[in-house]
Amino acid sequence: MVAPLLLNKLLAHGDTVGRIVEVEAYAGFEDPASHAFRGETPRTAVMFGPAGHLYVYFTYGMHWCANVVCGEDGTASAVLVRAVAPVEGVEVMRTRRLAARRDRDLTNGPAKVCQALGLDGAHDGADLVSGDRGVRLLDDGTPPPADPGVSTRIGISVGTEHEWRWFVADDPFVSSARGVRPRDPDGGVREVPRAATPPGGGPR
DNA sequence: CTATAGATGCCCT
DNA sequence: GGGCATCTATAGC
Repeated sequence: MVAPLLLNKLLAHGDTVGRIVEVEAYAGFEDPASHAFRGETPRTAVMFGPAGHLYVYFTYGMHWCANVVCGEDGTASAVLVRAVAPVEGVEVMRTRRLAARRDRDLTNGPAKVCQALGLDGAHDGADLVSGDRGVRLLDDGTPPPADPGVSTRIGISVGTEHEWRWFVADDPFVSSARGVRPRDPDGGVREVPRAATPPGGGPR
């Protein structure tokens, strides 16, 4: 699985940049939760193309979500970017996400990421390496976490047995993830989606 | 903090 | 027409 390797990479669009802190893998033909499970359609065409492009889809009548296509040509594997931590352009993100009352709400969900970074259907199929539409996937040298948090995926009704969600443990921008099963309750859960707030909070 | 309901439009059967 | 890879406001603890 290459999905957890995307953790701590940067997703950049224009003046806004976010560090990827939460992802989910979707495995095409083998995965009933994937949009590509039933084969190629106009909507899913990009996923069947080469890796390194962006698959952007529209859902729930109002939200855009973005994926990094990562399979070989024809395999339709994709990684959903579920959350990023703002790195640059926070002021711009605030103007795009007026509903966000706290900064953590700017980018702690897949549709929030697209709204904050200004991504929509116009970016479906964009090349993340050449940056042909202004969207790039960058590496600033920060390695992926050695021991990322793992859980089942969020918001799906099939394929729920796979623990194909990875996140940077303890990062405040990881989504709240209600109704998600952490890894192996009895076999040693390494991380839970949320770090418990220590008594007394942080510094003062 | 948790839980719930409603918004809203496209895709595919 | 059914079902969404979601988010927000609101209510209650």
